Amino acid sequence: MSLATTYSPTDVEAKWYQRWQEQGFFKAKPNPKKKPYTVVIPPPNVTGVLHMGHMLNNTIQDVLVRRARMQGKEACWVPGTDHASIATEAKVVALLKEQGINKTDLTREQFLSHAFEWKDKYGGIILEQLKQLGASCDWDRTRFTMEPDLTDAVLRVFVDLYNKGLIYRGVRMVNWDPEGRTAISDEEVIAKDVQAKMYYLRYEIIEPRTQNSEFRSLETENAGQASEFSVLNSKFLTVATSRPETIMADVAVAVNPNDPRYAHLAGAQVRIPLLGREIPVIFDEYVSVDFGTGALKVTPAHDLNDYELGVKHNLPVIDILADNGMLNEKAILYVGQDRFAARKQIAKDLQEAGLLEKIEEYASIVQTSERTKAVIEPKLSLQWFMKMEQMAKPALDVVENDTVRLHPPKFKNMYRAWMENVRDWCISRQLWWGQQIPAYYLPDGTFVVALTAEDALQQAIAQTGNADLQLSDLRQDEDVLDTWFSSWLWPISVFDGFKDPDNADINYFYPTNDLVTGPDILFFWVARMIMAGLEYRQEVPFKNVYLTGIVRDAQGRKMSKQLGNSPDPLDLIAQYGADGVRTGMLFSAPAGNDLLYDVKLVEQGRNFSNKLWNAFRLVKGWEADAALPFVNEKAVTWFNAKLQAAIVEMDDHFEKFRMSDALMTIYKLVWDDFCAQYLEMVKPTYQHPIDAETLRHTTAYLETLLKLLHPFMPFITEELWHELAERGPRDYVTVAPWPRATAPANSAETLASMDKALAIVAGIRTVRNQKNLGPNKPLALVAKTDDSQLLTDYDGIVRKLGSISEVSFADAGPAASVSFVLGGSEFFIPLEGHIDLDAERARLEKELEYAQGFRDSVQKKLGNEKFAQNAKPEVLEKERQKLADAEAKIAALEQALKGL
RNA sequence: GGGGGAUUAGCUCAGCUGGUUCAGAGCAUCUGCCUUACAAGCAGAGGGUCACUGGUUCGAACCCAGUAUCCCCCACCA
Repeated sequence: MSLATTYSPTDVEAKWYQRWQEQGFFKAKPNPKKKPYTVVIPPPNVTGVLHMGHMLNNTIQDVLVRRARMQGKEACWVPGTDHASIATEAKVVALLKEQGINKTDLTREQFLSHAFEWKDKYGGIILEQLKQLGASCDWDRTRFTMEPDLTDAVLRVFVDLYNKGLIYRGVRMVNWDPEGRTAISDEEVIAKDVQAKMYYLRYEIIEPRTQNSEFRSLETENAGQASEFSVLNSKFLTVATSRPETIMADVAVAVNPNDPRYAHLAGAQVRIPLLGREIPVIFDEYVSVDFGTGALKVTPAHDLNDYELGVKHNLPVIDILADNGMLNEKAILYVGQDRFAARKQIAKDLQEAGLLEKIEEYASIVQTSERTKAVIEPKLSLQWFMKMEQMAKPALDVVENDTVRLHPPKFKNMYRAWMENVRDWCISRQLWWGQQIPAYYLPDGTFVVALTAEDALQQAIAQTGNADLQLSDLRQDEDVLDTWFSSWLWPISVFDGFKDPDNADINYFYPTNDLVTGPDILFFWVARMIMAGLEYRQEVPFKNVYLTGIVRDAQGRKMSKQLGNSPDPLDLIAQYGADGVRTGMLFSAPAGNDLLYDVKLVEQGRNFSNKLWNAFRLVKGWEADAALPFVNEKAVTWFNAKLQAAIVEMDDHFEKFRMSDALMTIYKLVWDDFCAQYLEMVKPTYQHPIDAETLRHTTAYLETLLKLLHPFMPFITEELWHELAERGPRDYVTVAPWPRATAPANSAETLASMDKALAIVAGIRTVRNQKNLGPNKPLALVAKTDDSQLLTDYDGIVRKLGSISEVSFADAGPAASVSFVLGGSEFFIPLEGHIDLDAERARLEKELEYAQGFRDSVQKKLGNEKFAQNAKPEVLEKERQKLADAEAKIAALEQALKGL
């Protein structure tokens, strides 16, 4: 035989992927005779490269899609990429900077042409990488969230929601990313724990109502300076803040009206330290008496609560921060300095001016940008928002009532909490890479919203009554829309469901079936897709959401470039084969659980490929001889029973989205039952032919196993499918029918009997191990049993697997023999010269003792009257059976001991 | 601060409605084997107070309460 002893995947994988494409197996089109099965890919960033998270996610999708295809469904997996506005724009800006070009020096058009250049160069690399993984996407359907058709969808939806009153423009406190210089949504903000400092600043009191007040601020920690402070404290109001650089934007100091320490300050003014501006002391219940000093500086431009306080008390807003996080001219002091530099400097200056009472360490949180990692500044700004409440309600209902099922279901809680507290979505971004907002401003300052500039002009004319308005009089909004404002339409827009809502594709493929994604974008994306689906199709976008975990390293750390603990997926594929990597990832990845990646997993996957390869090699090498009788009926019947049970089990696992368990089922069936047991049972002696009937069954079994494995290991199964037999031009395992479980007659008996026979074999092998006899030394077996039929039926198997040369029955074992007990039967292996009687006796006594203890406990249980009264009849019956078995075993063991 | 989840073998995890699937799986470990498909392998073995403390029950890994530890999500006390 010329086949190599190890499987080498590289050439095989390239070959089959190409042939699948040539055959068009992944192409899907509406077919009324078949049920659709649709998955839309979570579109990766267009300029991204494949990482381990993608590998896991896309492997799962491919397993689902390939199985559905084999089940005869019209399987449609739509691939594509996301323009990822803020991330991509940041990349392009950085790249241009390297070339000495500043974004600010470019026009919008110039910048976009650079961006598209970048996109054309790197865009879609990730899709090519997915092919190496084996992803069976319909590549003809590849979409890009910023391509014309999808942009059209975005604009239509924007206009529609605006007309429905669900989109509005307004001044609100938003999350400002000074790095990306754009507003971002609440969901894009990550809270981070930090060790910050609390600065206690002295605001000079200008008009205290009573002169000789006895109020004191908080005790100072520094006793040595206490006397000095007590004087000062009578003239100053101490305010605690973590952001001293914002004092230039202060418009008041607030205290609680019920705080006796500050009651006398009614009507007072205080002076902002260093700056000197006078601001009022205001009273509001909002202020906590027991936090800080009980006095709060009010800075409406740079804090949401302060903003609300400001509105309530009719205070002005002074915004001292520029878009890039530097202090602007309104700050008067520290203009042009970054806010963090200014903070250091002002602390120093305050200290020198004697206006800084103390600095305390303070555990706090800062809000950071998910994309740029920059510290977020709350900023009052004019943005576009989408009202969420109205859409959230039905989107919550469909998850609550399981129209959309989350796997695992624990995510339902998370989903509910978010949907019940959803806030309006800030959808405008001060970027260029994205869909420009279709709002057009008129010379009079009003605006219209329309799909095209021409429509806008018509509207503007109608609105103003000014027929002389020209296109050039309109100015389109500079901002673009949040990336998620295109992604949320993905399951509809990829089938052109907005432009052409009644087309054949959308009618057939929508709603999709399963969505596979990470829980980190449950709100960003999944929830919003559900909203869009219900709003625009009156139907959920998918029925199941499979939430993967995060891929971590073996120590449980997140994979990151800094740590260098993330393997290159393509290297892994080259080294272990795509099949090995796919199975490796799935071995240990229950839904919702993080995957602790270890190279051992992909090794195990590769080893499994190799095991399968060698099983094939063995079968392929057999020569059939039609003249030989069929001697393997027991083995054949047994394996069929195993196989059918495994199919049922796999289907059940798939039904419940337990992918790892489904894989483990077929893994054990192949490795343990097929290779370790079945093939060993039927294997002919070396260079001897096999009977035709056995070969026929074995080949058929192997084919079925290849089908069951194919979703997990598409490449090797296709290779072996074609190696195993001559195939017709369209006969590929990729499109072979998924095996349907049948229920073989007497399956339970078949399995139970073989278990008993294999237990005898295991007993023999244990003796071989204990006595250090090789695996092939022929031994005799003597049985003392009431069930001689079993041994007669399975005679061939016991002889073959146990290397037993003769089997006989007797009432007592030969003197010099080793024995073992199974159930009520005793088995002896005569072994002259290998017997240590004392050791044998000790071993049997130990076993006897255990059996007696077991019997006693069962007896006790059965003797308990309450148990007898309350337990279900079948439970009682089982207990009685346990007792009988134990007693039989005890009797056999006692016999064995006597015989020694 | 609010909410959710977890804790079972060295590791990663199953264990559905309380009782033979009840203490499991894979990997790892140990022992012996290069036995003509496979050493990327074969045969066998060991390993757990089911986090802790109580309770309910004839019976608890499973139900209840409390404790501890860990993880996740949400959150505007300066």
